[in-house]
Amino acid sequence: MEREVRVRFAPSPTGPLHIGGVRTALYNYLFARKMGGKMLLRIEDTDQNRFVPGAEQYIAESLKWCGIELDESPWSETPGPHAPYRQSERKPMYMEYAMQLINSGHAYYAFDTPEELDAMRARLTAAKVPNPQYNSITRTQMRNSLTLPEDEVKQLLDSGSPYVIRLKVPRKEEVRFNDMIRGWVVVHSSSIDDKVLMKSDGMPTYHLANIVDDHLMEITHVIRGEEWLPSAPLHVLLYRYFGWEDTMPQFAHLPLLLKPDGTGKLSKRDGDRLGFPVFPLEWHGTDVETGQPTVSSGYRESGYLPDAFINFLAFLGWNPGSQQEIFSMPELIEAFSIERVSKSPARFDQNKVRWYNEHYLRAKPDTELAQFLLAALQEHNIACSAEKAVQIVGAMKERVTFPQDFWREAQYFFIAPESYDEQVISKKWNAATASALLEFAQELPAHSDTTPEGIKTLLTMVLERQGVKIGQVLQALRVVVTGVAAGPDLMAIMSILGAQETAQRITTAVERLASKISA
RNA sequence: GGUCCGUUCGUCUAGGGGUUAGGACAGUAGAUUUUCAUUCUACCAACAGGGGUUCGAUUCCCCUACGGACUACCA
Repeated sequence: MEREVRVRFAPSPTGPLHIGGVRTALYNYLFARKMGGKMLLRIEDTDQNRFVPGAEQYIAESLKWCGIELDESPWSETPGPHAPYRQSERKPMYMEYAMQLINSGHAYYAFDTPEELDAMRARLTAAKVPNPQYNSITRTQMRNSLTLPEDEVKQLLDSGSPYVIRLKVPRKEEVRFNDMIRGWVVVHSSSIDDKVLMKSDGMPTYHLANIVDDHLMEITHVIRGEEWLPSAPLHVLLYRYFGWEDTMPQFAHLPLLLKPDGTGKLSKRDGDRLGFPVFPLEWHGTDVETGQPTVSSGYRESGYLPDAFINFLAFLGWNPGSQQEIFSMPELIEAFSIERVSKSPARFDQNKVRWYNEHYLRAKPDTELAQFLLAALQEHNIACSAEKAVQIVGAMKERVTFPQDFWREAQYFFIAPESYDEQVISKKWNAATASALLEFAQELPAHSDTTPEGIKTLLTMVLERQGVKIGQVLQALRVVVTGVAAGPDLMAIMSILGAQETAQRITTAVERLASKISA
């Protein structure tokens, strides 16, 4: 019988989730939904030293913002069939499994102190050993249950001496697995070291906990970052020694996300260095060295729409094979397949995310966009009707990238200009223009038709009477009304502003600019 | 150093033994627009190098170069 597809996203709560992690979660989610399976989240918090308060909530909030839904997680209202979903809460069960390996001869106790380990590595390095590690050769010279007499081991254990449990990796054996993205990967066991399975603090390492939990949680596909590829053979060995090979999940190692500049994988530090977010949400942390509070910017706070962010992220390392660029989440699910994930790493493209954002912003109905403007206006204590806000965003939407641009670039709809674009004034302001515009302003309030067309009719009429061409005064009129040289259709602006306000602004400006008239 | 992974326009990528090597973003130019933008059109621009295999290789194989990941009682 076909097993139900079950995938997991397994972050550790050591800080904010960065976009690479979000992409991993996204691909897991798309795959699960596409296959009609389940998506679960497990918190990998086996390293108590690296625990960061707030990180777990951050992960939850990030995924929620992205629209990545979880079928099973530590935050579900109902516990879920494999609860708990935090490894720290599963602690008691790991030792049992480690013992299973000890009993079957695939693992052993090691009593070496950190100093002894360092000394061993130093010795091997000095001897120019190509690959210094705790392995089938070196373990014969270390203090472990393989070299020590049985009664001494027992005595050490009984006396509570600190110890770890290590995997006994075979000396020469080929370990292979078929990666869904990379095909067959073959590694010789001699290059794998005797990894620690249980730490001296009684917690399992990632390697043990990961395999035990994936097995218990009936995970069918492990989709994770490429940084895990080197340890995948070790995991295969673990499945084998536990006798779980027949239900071992299929692996898919995702290509890395690279820094936009230079080389290397994108790291948490790159964000502020490059002036664009690497985190989905803003993060308030502390600098590890100075202890000072730090703020890292997030896509959400920067004005990115979740749909745009997700669409962009999905295309970083995957493509549908068609020429379609715009995909909603349901469309992504429909089109997604692991086979179409590329092998090579992808670099960030800030222009592309912006483009996606502009696209998604323009696709939104004006009534929805108006909410962004209305919210900003409320912050500034400016009253505005919903209808007016809809009109304004309708006029502005073709020229903004972020929702906050509406307020930033449309302030003149609410606040009369205090200054006027210098360049336009010095070029276009003259006596003829001033008198024509003044006449226009005088007649405007009595003009009945204040639609953009109606206003244009009046303006044309006045200008004809004055013998001035429209092209000569329009830029000046725009600056006089808005203060700036760029913006949407001027007739629409004046229409939204209303006849009174427009006329007022023109008269004020004519007075203020009297001295600027060039002869 | 060792092990593993990768390499098509500036970027994200399609393609695949015979193609004018396609698209998108960015860039440039033009058209539209009373401004800026939008929109439209055009242009620019790539198979890392060397060997094989083959009638033919960007595509398959090998080597080199370059890049990256991993190499902890971190995940």
